[in-house]
Amino acid sequence: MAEDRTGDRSAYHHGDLRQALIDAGERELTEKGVEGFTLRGCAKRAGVSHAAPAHHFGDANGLLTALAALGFQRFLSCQKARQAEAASDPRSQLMAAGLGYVDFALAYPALFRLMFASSRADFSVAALSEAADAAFDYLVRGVEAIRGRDPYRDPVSMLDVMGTWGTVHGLADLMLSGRMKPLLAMPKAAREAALSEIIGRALPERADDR
Amino acid sequence: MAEDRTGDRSAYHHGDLRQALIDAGERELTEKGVEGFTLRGCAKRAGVSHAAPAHHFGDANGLLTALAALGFQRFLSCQKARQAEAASDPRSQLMAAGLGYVDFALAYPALFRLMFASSRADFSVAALSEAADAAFDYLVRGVEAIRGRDPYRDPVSMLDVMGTWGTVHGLADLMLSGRMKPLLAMPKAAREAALSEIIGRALPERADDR
DNA sequence: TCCGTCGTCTTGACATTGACAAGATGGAGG
DNA sequence: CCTCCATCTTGTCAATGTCAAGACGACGGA
Repeated sequence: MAEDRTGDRSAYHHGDLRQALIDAGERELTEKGVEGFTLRGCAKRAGVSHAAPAHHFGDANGLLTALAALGFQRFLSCQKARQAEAASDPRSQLMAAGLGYVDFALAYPALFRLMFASSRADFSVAALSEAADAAFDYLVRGVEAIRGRDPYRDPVSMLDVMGTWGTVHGLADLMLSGRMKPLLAMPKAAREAALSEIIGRALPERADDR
Repeated sequence: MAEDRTGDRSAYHHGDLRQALIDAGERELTEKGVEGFTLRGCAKRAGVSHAAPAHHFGDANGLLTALAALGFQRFLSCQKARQAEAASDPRSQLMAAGLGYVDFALAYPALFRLMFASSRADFSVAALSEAADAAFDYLVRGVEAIRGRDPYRDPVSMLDVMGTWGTVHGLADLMLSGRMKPLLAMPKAAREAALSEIIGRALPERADDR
């Protein structure tokens, strides 16, 4: 193992080809989308031979799986970034997470598609399943903070999780597809207000007072 | 033009290769998904040479575009099938359409992905854009029936359209992905009740009484 | 009835891609 | 200094999408 060294090691023994391929892979993904993604394109971007990626990721889906795992981490960051600017009450926090969810989808559409609508990322790989589970858990805890009950133990609260997730995910997915033109055409402030209004209907209220 | 004739015309001049390729394409799509779809595979299923499809659909995306258009028609059929079994009041009808939306996604997952999460279907083709617009229109009219206002002219009602669509779409998409395990694990009746509960929160109420 | 036209379908070819095998390179540890 | 072996390269093959050229045969006109 060559440890992490950033300098270009010229020619053989790149130094940190794994990370370089992930960076190249994300550019490839951003520019060509999941469906236009090629392993050889990534290798070219990283300046290595076409077969080099195999030694680090096995096959093309292996690299995509690593990218999806990275995506889930960034996904959570987007949610937390919104929450940092929001009021601290549980409901405002969950609402902010929802807006962050949409932020992520619009900022990284190809990554979003890879994570939620592709069969190429392999969720049986621990790094990915754990990242995805962490994102789900974060939502569950957000609902728990409002409901006061652990959704894993309280089926009614788990339905709130499903409802919140479904609503936010659907809005994000359709906006990313260019559908939802009325929403996309709005200026930012109005769009956020509209999203908040819609998401708010899906969020649970305080305790059991629904 | 050979008109429509169903008998096998043996060898050259298939008779209705276009339709045969659409049927073959749907099988290919069902078995391999959008990402595993190959034009040559479709040709083989239809019993013609690998280049035959080009004369009817141009390229691979052309066939996928035709399949997506067909998908949107079936999509509407699924919604109407549910509505035929539901109460006739506008709210029950829109709710039923939502359940039909989910039915479609679960029954034809590859088609759903092609229609909503792929860049391979070309929405600039009239046959597809019209089919997609018809499906959107159907939703708009469903909301209109509840609100009493034309969402195309009333922005507030259009937000109801977005909310309803987003919620139903998100639930369908996530269930199709195998996420939403708590929902998927439920027996059918309970699942439908849960879906109805969630969708109900997104649907508009009678007139302006929100 | 015969023949030419044109849409339909086939064969053949080529570039691209994913994947595999075998070999070259050079850092690390003995 | 020398060997090991992970890393990376080159070479190759099958599969695929697409294009070009030609074979086929239904149709309409003479």
